[in-house]
Amino acid sequence: MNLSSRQLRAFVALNETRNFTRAAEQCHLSQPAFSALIRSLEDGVGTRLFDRDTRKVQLTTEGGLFAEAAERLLADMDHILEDLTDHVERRKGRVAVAALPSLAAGWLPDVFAEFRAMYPGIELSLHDMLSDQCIDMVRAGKVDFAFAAGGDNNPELATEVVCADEFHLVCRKDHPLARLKRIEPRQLLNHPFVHMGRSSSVRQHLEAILHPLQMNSVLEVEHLATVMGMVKRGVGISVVPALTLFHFQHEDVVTRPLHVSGITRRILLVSRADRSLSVAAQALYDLALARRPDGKLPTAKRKSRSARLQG
Amino acid sequence: MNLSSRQLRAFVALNETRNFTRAAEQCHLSQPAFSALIRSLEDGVGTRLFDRDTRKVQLTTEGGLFAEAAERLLADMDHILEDLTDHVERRKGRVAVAALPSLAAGWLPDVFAEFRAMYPGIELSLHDMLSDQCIDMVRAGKVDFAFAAGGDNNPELATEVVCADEFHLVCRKDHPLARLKRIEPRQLLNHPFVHMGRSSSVRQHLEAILHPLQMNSVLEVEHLATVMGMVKRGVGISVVPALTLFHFQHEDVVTRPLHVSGITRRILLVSRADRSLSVAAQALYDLALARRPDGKLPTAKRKSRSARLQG
DNA sequence: CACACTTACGATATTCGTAAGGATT
DNA sequence: AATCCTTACGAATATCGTAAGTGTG
Repeated sequence: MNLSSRQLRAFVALNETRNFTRAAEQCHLSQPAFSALIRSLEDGVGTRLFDRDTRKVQLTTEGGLFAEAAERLLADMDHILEDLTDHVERRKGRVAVAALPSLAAGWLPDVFAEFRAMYPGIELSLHDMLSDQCIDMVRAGKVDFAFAAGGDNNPELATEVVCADEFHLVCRKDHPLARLKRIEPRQLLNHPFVHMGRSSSVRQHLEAILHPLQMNSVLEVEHLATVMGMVKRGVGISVVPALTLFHFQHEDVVTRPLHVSGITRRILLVSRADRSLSVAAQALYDLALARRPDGKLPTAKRKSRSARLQG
Repeated sequence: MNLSSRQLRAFVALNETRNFTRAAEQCHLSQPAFSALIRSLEDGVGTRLFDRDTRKVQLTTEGGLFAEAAERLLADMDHILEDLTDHVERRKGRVAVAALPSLAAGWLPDVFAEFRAMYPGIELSLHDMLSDQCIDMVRAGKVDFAFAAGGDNNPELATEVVCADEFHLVCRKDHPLARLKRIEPRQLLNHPFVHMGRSSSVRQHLEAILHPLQMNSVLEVEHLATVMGMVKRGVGISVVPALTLFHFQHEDVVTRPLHVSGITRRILLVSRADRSLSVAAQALYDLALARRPDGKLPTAKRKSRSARLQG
């Protein structure tokens, strides 16, 4: 048989009021329609649940059995629906993301802060790690999506370009290159250079630009903060993406756009192609896109997660 | 919102099979109708519960939340409906009745035995007590109905005549009255007489017959078995209703119909007028009527419980 | 005769199955 | 080409509210 929550609600209302007219109002139904609803329930279970005449409405023996159970059932149902609605309306939930360390430290805090203010009930989890690890987290389902610098050539993954992160020279303000407004890669030759480790996405993108050139490498470090320390002290110069420039805000250090034709580090939102994002994750995803850094053109997309969700 | 058990069943079926076509069969629906049912559920809760394309069907994050709850809810619902159905189909239940001691010992055992054989899952409870106490038990709701010898003048109660219980003389076979086939009340005069206590319904009905006569009372006892003992030993004679004659089956004792115009002890089924009987109680009620002793005419009814239940 | 539940009935909504459509392998 | 979900659509069914009916105090 079919048992609907409307029937349960009608039953409970009638059991509380013991009056068809008032119970009908409570259910936003005309009294005859309510009467029919109770009758349909009784037909469904195969027995009268209420004894009724014009003067009195009361449970039958079988109605009494049903009453306890029905109230529990209805409370359960309401609880479940309420919990689900809380998720749908973003009062509850959990989003796990992975992000490149530079994004995690520089741009994401703004996004996360705004997100937390909008949806204080949603738990956030951030894994700051290198791009390849970020993508592995997505593929393994450990995170809902990732901010990475690649992954757009894997059919398992859906990607969307967040921004094009262009490269900048960083050096001391008294360095000869600091006088130039715009700088070309070959001008970096012979100046002592501080590199990031080869596993970092910054370094990997730099190779595409600087590989043909004979660099004067003096040091290779793991963290951008260390690069900053070295540059500030005049150990060397370096080249970093725009989104990491917040590390280099200091009076002794200047930054200059690097004039490179077409080669940029593209920041991507990477998620699994085979499953939709949770409501909470989608909200963070959309907010991140809405607050994308002003890194120029979004260029060509593969599968837009936002577009897909419209379907 | 409205949430039906059909939607829950569809959800669970789809989650188990992960295939619309097979889940639709399982729900006895065409596949498009099943699809619409899932969609109506998703519309109701306000979010997609399954990610699906032509190749794969799997839960969304929100669907996963719903799945655990839905299975519990459905199991609960099935359990409740099954329990109720067990009662409706008389596999479970409980009936409490009150009955006059004479009926409880003589006729009811047959009815109860047959009832237990038909409905072994239904618990029975029998209170053997005097007629007025039986009726009080009905009014107090302590029993479902009673077999009594009165109560047909109370508007709270619905009564139905089971049988007319006619009076018989009991005496030793060597008693002078034993030779007669039929006996009139005045012939009892002067023979030593063993009475039941004044609170018994047998005695109360006898008063109506014998009050004008000067009886030769030698003894007043509480129980019919004691009356039997006294009669068998020749202490006296007595007059008892037909339904109690099983007490007097002995080679030394004879029973003779008493010729009384119109005065009988009517045995009534007494129940509350304001509420229906439980399915189980109704079954016993109906069986009792079907197996009524052959005590002549059912005479005039007030409210027939059987008739009322048709409504 | 006033109150409260039921029945009657026409209008509106839902739900169904068949058939066609679209996407994926 | 085969599989599988969705859309389209006319038919059957269910549900609604208004209005009339019934029974009780």
